[in-house]
Amino acid sequence: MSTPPRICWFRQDLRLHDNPALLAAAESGAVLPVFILDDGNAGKWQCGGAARLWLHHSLIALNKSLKGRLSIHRGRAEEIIPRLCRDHQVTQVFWNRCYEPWRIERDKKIRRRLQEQSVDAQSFNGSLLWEPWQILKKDGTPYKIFTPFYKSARTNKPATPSDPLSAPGNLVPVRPDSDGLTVEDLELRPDHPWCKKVEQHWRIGEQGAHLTLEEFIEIKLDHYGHGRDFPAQHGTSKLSPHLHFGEISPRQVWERVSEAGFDDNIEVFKSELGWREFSYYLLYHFPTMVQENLKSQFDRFPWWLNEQWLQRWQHGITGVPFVDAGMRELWQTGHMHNRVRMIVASFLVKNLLIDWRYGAAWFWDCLVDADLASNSASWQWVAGCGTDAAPFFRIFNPVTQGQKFDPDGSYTRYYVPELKNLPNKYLFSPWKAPQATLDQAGVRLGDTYPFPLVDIQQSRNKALEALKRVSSS
DNA sequence: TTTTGAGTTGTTCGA
DNA sequence: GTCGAACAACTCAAA
Repeated sequence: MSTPPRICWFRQDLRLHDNPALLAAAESGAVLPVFILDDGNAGKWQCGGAARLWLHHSLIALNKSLKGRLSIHRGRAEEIIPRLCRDHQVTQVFWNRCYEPWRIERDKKIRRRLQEQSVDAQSFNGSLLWEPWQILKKDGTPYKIFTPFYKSARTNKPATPSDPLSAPGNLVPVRPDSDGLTVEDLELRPDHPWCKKVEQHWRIGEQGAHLTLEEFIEIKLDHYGHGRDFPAQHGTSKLSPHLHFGEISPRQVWERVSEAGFDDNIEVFKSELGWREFSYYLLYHFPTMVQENLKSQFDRFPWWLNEQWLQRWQHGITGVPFVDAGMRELWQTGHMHNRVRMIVASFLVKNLLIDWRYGAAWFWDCLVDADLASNSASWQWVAGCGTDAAPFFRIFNPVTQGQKFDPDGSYTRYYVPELKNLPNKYLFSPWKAPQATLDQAGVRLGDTYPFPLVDIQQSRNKALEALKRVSSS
C-alpha cells in the first residue's frame, strides 16, 4: 500500500449512498471504513436492547456492501480513532455529524487529539435536512414552536434540502487482515427467541430501507394523511429505524417523495420529516431535554411512581385493551404505531400519573427506532412539559381513541387475543360489558383479562387538577 | 415596547 | 347522531 488510506468513521450513517463523509474519503485512494461500539461514552444512552438487534443486522449489511472490509471495534472512540491513525499512517479522518450531547462532547475531544497528532478531521451533514444552527429567529435565538420553525426552514433557507449524493464510484475499502472484531464479537444480538420474532417484521440495511421507501410511496403515500391514523392499516412509512441508523438519509426520502408529486398527503408526510428535524433541533439547542422538563414548572408536578402499575403498563396488562395492544405490539415487533404511541404515553402520564422519564426509558430499550432526539421530544410533548406541548386539557381517552381509530377492532384483537370474541361495542371497555356478553366471549375479568388499573374519568380529572396546580403559580 | 394571533394528533357537554 | 363551544393560562413569534 503506497499511500495511506483515509478513515471513514461510520456512526449513524450505515449506508453508501448520499454519504458525504464516505464520498469525500473515497475521493482519492483507499478508504479504511471504521465502526466503533462506544458504550462507555454513551453511558445511560447506549443503544437499547431492540436497537442493538437492529444495529447487529445493519452492520452485517454495511460490511457486506464494503466487501467485508469494515473495521469493527468496541471501546472509547477517542482512543481507538487516534490509535488507528497511528497504526496505519492515516492523516485524514472523515465522519458525518451526530447531535446527541454525549457524541458532540466526544467528537470535540477526538478532534483535539487528532489535531495534536497532525491528523485532519472533517465532518459533514449526513443526517439532517437543515443544520440546527442554520435556522434561528431574527433575534438569533432558536425557535421553540414547531410551526414557525418548519415554516422558516422551508422558506428562508434553501426551500428544499440539497440533493442527495450518489455512492462513490471508485470505492476501495481496505482493512488490514488482523484489524478489529467481527459483528458477532460485539454481541449485539442476544441468544433469545424474542430476536427471531422481531426480525421477521423488518428488512434491515440500506437495501431494505430503499425497498421500504419505494413500497411506501407506491402503496401508502397517496392516502397517508388519513391512513396513518389507523394502526391496523399499516399506513405509516416504517422508515424511522432506517433513518435512525442512517441506512437512508432524510434528503433521499425528501427527494423521492417530492418526485411523487405535490398534494396534501405528501405535505403531511414531509412535515413528519420536519418533526424529526425539529426534535434534533431542540436536542442541539436544549441538550438537557433528555432528562429535564423543558418547562420547569413541571419540576413541581406530583408524579406518583407505582412500580406495579409501571410494570403492568410495560407488559401490556393494564386492563385497557387499546393501551395493552400497543404495549404488546412494541414488545413483539420492536415498534409501535405512531398514534398508539401517543395513547399509551398519555395513559402512563395522565392516567397513571407516572413520570414521563420512566416511559421514555422503556421505549428506549424496546424500540428498534429508539432515537434520543425523537424519544425525548415526543415524551415531553405528550407529558405537556415540552416547549410547544399539547394544551393541558388534551388527554387522550383510550376507549374513544380505540373506537375511532381501530373501528373494526382488528388491531386490538390481534394483540389482545383473549378479547377477540368480544363485540366491538365492548372491545375497548370490557369492564362495561354485561356479564352475559363476557361469558359468551369467554372473558372472565380479573382472570383471563385484568380489570382496568384506573377509572378513565377519575384519573383524567386527577391529572387535570394536578396540571392546573402546576401551571398556576 | 406593545400588541396580536397562534400553538400536531382531544374530550365533553349541551343544544 | 351531529355540531359547536368551552376547556387555563401562558409563552412564543412576528409585526
